[in-house]
Amino acid sequence: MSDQAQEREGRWQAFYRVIRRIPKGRVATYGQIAELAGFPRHARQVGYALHALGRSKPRVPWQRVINAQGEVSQRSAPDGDRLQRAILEAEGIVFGGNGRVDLERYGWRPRRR
DNA sequence: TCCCTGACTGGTT
DNA sequence: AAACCAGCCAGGG
Repeated sequence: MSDQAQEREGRWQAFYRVIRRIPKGRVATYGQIAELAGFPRHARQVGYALHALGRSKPRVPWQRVINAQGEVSQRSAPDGDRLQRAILEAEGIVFGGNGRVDLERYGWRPRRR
């Protein structure tokens, strides 16, 4: 495998590792994941890595990652976002009337690392 | 190899 | 509040 392919693989794995640490009943933003993984400003790549998960069995709680506005991001797949919201609500997260999650209340705030 | 399209974000206008 | 814009970078045509 080429060096750069390995590097990209490592970047995505780093994202997944961070996402696996998000506790049930909490959410994190794409930018936050990138930052914690050691790749600041790579929020878009986090979205891309998550999109790539779609074609395999995720061992990653992808549903806990939302955008910086506190909303579930839209996808190309029609009902993907609806499903995500349903799962989060089942985990105890409450959406406001504007369809947003209150990040002050439900945002993940990891201690250290 | 160039060009386009994304599960994004923070700063400027 | 809303539109724009520059960083990011993988995959497919």
